[in-house]
Amino acid sequence: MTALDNAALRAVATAANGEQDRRAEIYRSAARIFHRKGYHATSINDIAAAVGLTKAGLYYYIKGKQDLLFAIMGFAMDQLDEQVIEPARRVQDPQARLETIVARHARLITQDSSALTILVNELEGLLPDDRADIIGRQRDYVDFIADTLAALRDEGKVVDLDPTVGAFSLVGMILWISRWYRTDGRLDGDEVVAAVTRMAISAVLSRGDYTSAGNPEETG
Amino acid sequence: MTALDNAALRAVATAANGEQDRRAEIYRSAARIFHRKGYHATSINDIAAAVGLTKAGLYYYIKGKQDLLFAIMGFAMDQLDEQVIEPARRVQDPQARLETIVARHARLITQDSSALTILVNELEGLLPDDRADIIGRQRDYVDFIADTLAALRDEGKVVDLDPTVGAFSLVGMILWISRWYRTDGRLDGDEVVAAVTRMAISAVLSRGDYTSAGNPEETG
DNA sequence: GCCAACCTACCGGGCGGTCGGTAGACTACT
DNA sequence: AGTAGTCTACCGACCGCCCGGTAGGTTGGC
Repeated sequence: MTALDNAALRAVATAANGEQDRRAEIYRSAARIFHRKGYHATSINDIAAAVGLTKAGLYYYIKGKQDLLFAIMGFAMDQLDEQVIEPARRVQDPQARLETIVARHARLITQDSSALTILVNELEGLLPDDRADIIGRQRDYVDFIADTLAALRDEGKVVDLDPTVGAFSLVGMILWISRWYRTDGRLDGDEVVAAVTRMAISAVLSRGDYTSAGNPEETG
Repeated sequence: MTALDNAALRAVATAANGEQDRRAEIYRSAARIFHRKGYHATSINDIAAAVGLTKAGLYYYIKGKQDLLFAIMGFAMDQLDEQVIEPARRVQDPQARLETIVARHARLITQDSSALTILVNELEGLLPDDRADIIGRQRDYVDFIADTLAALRDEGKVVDLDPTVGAFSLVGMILWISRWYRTDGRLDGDEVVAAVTRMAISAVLSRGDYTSAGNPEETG
């Protein structure tokens, strides 16, 4: 549960350690509550109460509700960059790179999905400039996956798959984990990560013997 | 854009046709605005203005904001039942049934994603009883897909895939379409539906020659 | 004259955010 | 040692605004 410590460390490189801890706790709590209730349904009072402050006291640490949201999403994006994209960039083989992307992204979500889920669900709560910033970084991520799929296609391992559609579909599969995965569920985090990774790879690799089993095009 | 006509038809089986049309327009507008801005960020005034009424005038047609949301989600669930689940139930072969489910659900989303997207994104805006109702129906849908995957496994077409994880992953892939598909984009709706359906089937069918290309388990 | 289909005006309340304070730890100077 | 000053870390009270919702009309077609 120390997921947001780095965010605060990055946000404030000035003051003493006590303030660091307090601010980190605020970001962490806010992420958890935004995740559970949604950004607009969460009041500043909710967050203040969760960290044992009054609303006015909370404002000593934060600039406003929207800044809080932007900081959380920026942290999530940083996490994605550092834990998923950068490690994957160092993997040359396209299939292994794709496995790295999916497995690492999925693992982040099973570990702590709050910030990463807010990142995709609360975009419209941001100011236009902030939103453009986050959307740009998200697009870079999807492009990175699409490029990897294109490389797989150039290797002949993939036929008839649009890289962009493929990238979006894999991302959808991964992000959805945060909606159904429960820490206390039947499968543990590693099992879920392995299962989803296997599905993702299987989804993009070509099967020579694939044929449709029926015609789903008939309309009702 | 007549997606919500049936909702109003079902909701009010009483009055004249003029009222029907007006109410249908309200539900349709509300769905579109909830979809674009989110439920909590949408005010009753926004909806009233969109249909050319004042707030008080709107209340002649609706009972309240939460009822509006529940009606929209109920309509989306009805759509899913009628356009996806019922047709798929009549398909015996498991692979063909899965193709039917994915293709039909994906097509609904490419045609009009408003209500179906609200259905999954705004659950916490509902009253507890309403939420339990919707969640139950959603669970039935996932179970239906999981049962189909289990049948595929019994046929030997699928190995090593947990039906529940598989069902959730496919649903995630499908629902995510509403986030990236644009009517005026590079691919048209049918192409997107075909591409996603092919990926979905490929994701769950076993490949005898599948091996991991690398080890994504190394941690950073 | 009646009723469906609206409107204007208003209500209580909660929201994000701010203001003016202040307890207490710590420092500086005598 | 005493005390005046300073700064961090808060709090109670308040602001203006907008929200969902309502009361009590008004109007136009039958």
